Amino acid sequence: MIKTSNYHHGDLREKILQTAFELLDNEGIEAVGIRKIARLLGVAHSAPANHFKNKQTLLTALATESFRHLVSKIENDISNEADNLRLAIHSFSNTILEFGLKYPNRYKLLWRREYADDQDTELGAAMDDVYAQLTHILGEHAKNNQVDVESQAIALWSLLHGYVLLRLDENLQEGYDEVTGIKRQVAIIDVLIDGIVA
Amino acid sequence: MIKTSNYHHGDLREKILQTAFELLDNEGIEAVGIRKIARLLGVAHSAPANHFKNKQTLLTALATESFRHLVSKIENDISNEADNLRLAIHSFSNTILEFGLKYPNRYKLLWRREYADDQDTELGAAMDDVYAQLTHILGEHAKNNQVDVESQAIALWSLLHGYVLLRLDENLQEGYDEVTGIKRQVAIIDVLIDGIVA
DNA sequence: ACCTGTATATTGACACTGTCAATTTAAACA
DNA sequence: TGTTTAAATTGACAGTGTCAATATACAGGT
Repeated sequence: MIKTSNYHHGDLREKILQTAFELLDNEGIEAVGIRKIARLLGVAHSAPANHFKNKQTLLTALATESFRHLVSKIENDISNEADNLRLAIHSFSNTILEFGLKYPNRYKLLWRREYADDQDTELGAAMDDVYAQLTHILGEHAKNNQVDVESQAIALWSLLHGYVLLRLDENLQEGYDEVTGIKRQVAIIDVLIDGIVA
Repeated sequence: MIKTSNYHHGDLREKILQTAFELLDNEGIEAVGIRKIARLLGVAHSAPANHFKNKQTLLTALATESFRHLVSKIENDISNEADNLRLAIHSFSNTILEFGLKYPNRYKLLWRREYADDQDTELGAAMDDVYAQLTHILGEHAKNNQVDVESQAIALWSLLHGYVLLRLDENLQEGYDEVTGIKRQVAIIDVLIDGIVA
């Protein structure tokens, strides 16, 4: 089908999201701009306004979709190791690390409240799903032990989040544990697990 | 002394930094703007250009000063607990946490390379000082044990960095360990220490 | 086929932003 | 006193997000 006019573009909303993701991945959060996207799509500077009320709405859509992507990855990867605590923690951690290192700017967008609308219920629900997975994993193990699972969950979450962001902001480089020879990103999780299963 | 004219303001550079810190602390990194600062100081929109080549230069100055502030806090606080590993780790951690929670936007600025100029040597040196303190603390202890101190250092650093950022971005709230009753931010460090001293 | 309502795209304006170039002013120095 | 130099001013340019008014095209009912 040949496009005869730009009016009623048809799938402009989808094209906007696609271009926005490309800008986000290739040039960073700040590079995602309404007018720039419109220009790239050969459409008037105000055309996107029909589909996204403002910039925040657009970024919220990007964040929500990214969260859902991440949650489904976690759910898939964990399914095989659900019965072994150590393996389950490593699986969860691996999924987060892989996602963060593969999509640096999506990962940053996920957790920076200044960009997305934190009142958005869909976004909030997708965020909660990540944390729910985490407490579920740890909860299975700690039923008998007299420990607060929340502290362990927050410790692991903080460790992963911090490591990913330090890597993404290039405050830290890829590396290997000098003694065991395993990847640093795995080694630091082992340090924490020793504290959990001890 | 009464100011007779705005030409050769005298301490404009200092005033700019001061106003920039106020904007940073009260309204966030994005709120720090050349023209806005000039307007607040009652000076022409291009006056700051004589003292800071561009916005990045200004933000780099803010980051460098903040780093030095943090480093000196760490050095002061650690001096009393240098001989006990557990206490030393808690002291270091406490300093980072306190700084981050007290100056959220300064903390964010410190680690986000997209704002400050990461080629700046003064900034780089101040950053390295933080990490040097950390490895020094852990290095004292691990001399005998067959472990890679770097992995422990990065684990602790990641944990602290992640926790602070989760708190600052309001992805996490202040809380207490349900079992021990101590502050969550202390409890998660204990989880990790159990893995280190085990 | 025709009118009408609605969704969508366009144009134009407004107030911002950072950065640059040309100019003016004041102080410092010889 | 005259000249150089540092520091502030003005003006312009290309961008940005957002809003209001307008134009276009499609869908549904008559």
